[in-house]
Order: sequence, then C-alpha cells, then structure tokens
Amino acid sequence: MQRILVIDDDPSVGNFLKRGLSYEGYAVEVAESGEVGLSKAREKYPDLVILDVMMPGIDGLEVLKRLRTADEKLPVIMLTAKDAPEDQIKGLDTGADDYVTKPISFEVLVARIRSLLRRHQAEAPSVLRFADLEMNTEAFTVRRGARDITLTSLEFRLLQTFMENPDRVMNKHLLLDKVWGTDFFGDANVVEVYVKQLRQKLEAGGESRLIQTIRGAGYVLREK
Amino acid sequence: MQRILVIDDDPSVGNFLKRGLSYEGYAVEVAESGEVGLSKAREKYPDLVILDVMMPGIDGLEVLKRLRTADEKLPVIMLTAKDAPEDQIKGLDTGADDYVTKPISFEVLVARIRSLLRRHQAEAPSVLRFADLEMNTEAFTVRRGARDITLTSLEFRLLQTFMENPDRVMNKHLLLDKVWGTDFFGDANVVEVYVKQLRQKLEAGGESRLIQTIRGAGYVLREK
DNA sequence: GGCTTGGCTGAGCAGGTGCTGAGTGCATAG
DNA sequence: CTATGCACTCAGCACCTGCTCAGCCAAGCC
Repeated sequence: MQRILVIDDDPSVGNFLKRGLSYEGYAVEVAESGEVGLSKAREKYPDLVILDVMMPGIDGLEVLKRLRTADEKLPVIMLTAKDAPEDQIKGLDTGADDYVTKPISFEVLVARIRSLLRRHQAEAPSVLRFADLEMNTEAFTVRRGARDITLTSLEFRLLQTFMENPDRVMNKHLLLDKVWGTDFFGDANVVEVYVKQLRQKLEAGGESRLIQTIRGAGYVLREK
Repeated sequence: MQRILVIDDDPSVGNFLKRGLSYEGYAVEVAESGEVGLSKAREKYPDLVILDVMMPGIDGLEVLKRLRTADEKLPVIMLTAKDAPEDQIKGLDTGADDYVTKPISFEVLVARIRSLLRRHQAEAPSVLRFADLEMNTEAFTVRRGARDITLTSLEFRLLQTFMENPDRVMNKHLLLDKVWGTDFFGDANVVEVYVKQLRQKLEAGGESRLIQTIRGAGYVLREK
C-alpha cells in the first residue's frame, strides 16, 4: 500500500482528500500545518506528498524546501490557487514535481499521483544494499563483502523480497504470496527449505546470519 | 480473531449476519437496539461495527456520533435502504467509513469488511510506546529503556494488546478473546501465567511494574 | 483472627514449529 | 539420450512454546 501525506491547513480539503484517496487504495495521512507535516514526513516515510502552498506559519514553499533537503527524490504535488500562476512557477523552481490548481478535480489529482508514483518507481535504484550484502536487480548479481554469490531465480526473488523489506518480519504465507504468487497451493515448508538454502549461500564464507527466524511469526532480514 | 458488532433491531438481519460472518471467521456480537449496541461497544471493544440507520429509540446516526466520540478510528459500516441516498450522505458526513444498502449482498458486505479492516490495520502505527516501553510491531522487537527484550509470539501479542489499550482495565476473558481467540476453551489461568512471564521479562532489569492487577476486574497497563 | 476468594508460581508434559537430508519429477543443455 | 540443475515434497528429528495443574500466597470480609 502506497502512503500519501496531505499537508493542508484547511480541514475540509484534508478530509475530502483522505476519504477519496483512501477509497483509491492509498494510505493517507493528513497534517494541518507545515510543522506537523514535516514531522510526519520524517516519521511515516510517505511515498508522495500533497502540499498546499498557502498556509499560515511555515508556508508551502518553505515546507517543500525542507522536504527536499531530507529526500530529494520524494514526489511532491503542490496545491495552488488557479489565479496565482506565479506560485506554480516558484513551486516548480523549488523542486515540486507537479501542481494541481484549486478547486481540485479529483480525477486529475489521482491521475497525477499515479503518474508520479510510476515514474518514481521506474527510477528506483536497481541496487539494493543491506549490511555487507549488495544485490543488483538489473544485472541479477549478488555479493556479500567481496564474495560473489550465485543464486537461482527463486532464491533471488526471495532475497530481493527480504532486501526490499529490511527489518520487517514476514510470515511464511506472506512470503509465499510475494515470491511464489497467490496461486501456489503447496505446503509453506518450501519457504523453510529456500530460506535454508539462501542462508547456506549467504553464510558460505563463515559470515554472520542475516535472515533471522522469529518463531511463530516468520523471518526478518536483520543483523542479529 | 477480529470482532464485529452488529447493531440492528431486526432479529432476522442480526441472525443472518451472525451466522454468515461467524462462518467467515469473525467473532460476532449482535445488539438489538442502539442503547444495547453502545454499551456492548464499550464492553467488548469490537474491531468493526455494522450499524443499521433506521432503528426505534436512538437511531443509527446518533449511535454513530456517540461511537465516534469514544473512538474516532473505529471502522463503521452503515446499513441503509436502497432508496434513501440522503441517509448515506448523512452517514458518511457523520463519520461512517462505508455503507451497504439493503437488501444486503453478503459478498459485497464481506468485501467491504475486509477492505476496511485492512485499511485500519495499515493505519495502525507500527511503533507503540508506553512509559519507557517501546514495541515495534513490524520488526517484532520490544525494548524497555535501553534494554532489548525477547518475547515469544504469544507474549508479544499479549503485550501488544496492553499497549493498544493503555490505562484500560481488561478482564481475563476479554484478554483470552483478543489474544487467544474465541475458540480457546481452556482455563483463564493461562492469562495469569503469561502475565507473570511478561512481568518477569519486563522487570528483569529491576524496573517498575507496568502491568497492574486489579483484583476482581482484570489487568491494566499503567504506571503504578 | 479466621475464612473465602482470587491471583501467583514452579514444575512438567505434549504437541507444534522449524530444520534438515534425501529423494522425485521436470525442463533444459550437451 | 544422458546429464545436470532447479523446484518442490516428504519424513524424521530436536527443541521450544503453550498449556495444565496443584499448591501456595495475599486481599478483603465477617
């Protein structure tokens, strides 16, 4: 589920977007001021931010600047008044990815959101790292420290799932869904078998264990 | 096990939903009036409420309002007549999360329930805090102050239940329902045993007691 | 102070969970 | 046609977790 943070001092806009975007399947967080918005952005790691230009206190452009210093790739959509094109220019200058004019057309907004998220994902780095592990999803290579590791395609997908969700405990059924697909009806024991193989290969040089078992809960990618 | 409270004055609807939703794996409680519904909501802490708009006595919208004052995040689905769209609008305005029109399509209802519960869970913060206790439900980790604490999955679920309901006295049967599930038929003594283990682990560094016993009533997470 | 009730505790048992090595069937390459 | 490697299954084992039980302790009441 993709997370969207809405920063707008007008509660009616906030509620409207929250309801509508939730319905579209996004997890929506609303902040009613620039300050709250910045702190929520730090805590919640949104995938996209919708930001009102006109706000009391820290205004939209200032919020944008600070968001950018923290994460220069985070997609940001600005909300501007229709009759203030200078805001749009300033916004785009400061690093907004797109803007939508008020009154908001919901269809337009959702379309922009989709396109920005798509673009952002396409830019997602093809190299994943965790501890001394490095995986290149384009070249299909894995290294631990200086040692090259050869994985089968299934082992690779499993490890990729772990590296995309570091420190997050995933149970066997979730892993089955993510790696084997929802149409797999065999025993969850396959997961154990493949985790074992992965560990064997990842620890072949005597390195520490990176995939931990949480009994009764699942597995995590974590340094002890 | 997720708990659903159905508030509807028509017993045939209540029975129908109880049977169907139980079959789907939910624990269902039925209340035949707004008053009873409100008191059951207070006692049973349902995860979701299905609420009929048209009821004698306190009507659905009023029940909704009062539910909202107690817990503004509780997912509520309104049941409305097909030819009363104004009810739907009022309902959504008052804070219902969704509505289903009568006659009820069971498939539609179950789908809405699933999606609401999923959304609600996704919104739940993954880091819970109480005093110097910190629990990360995604990473499955618990710390007290600077000390890491290892819990079994059952101990974890029990502590999570406490941390999601701080300062709220919960009796053993409620805890059994929430942590062990309604299909547990053993002795409530297990709760005592696990509370004891939890305390042991939480206080292993000589810290103060956080889970208090309220004789004759249950347990609370509270600082002295 | 004695009695009753509710809660605490330590020990022990059984089933569940995860790990592992071996083995089967299938596809692809040589 | 054979050899190899991959995905998956299976059964046995070891260990841990969850649960029960019986006896003990503490609080509240008369």
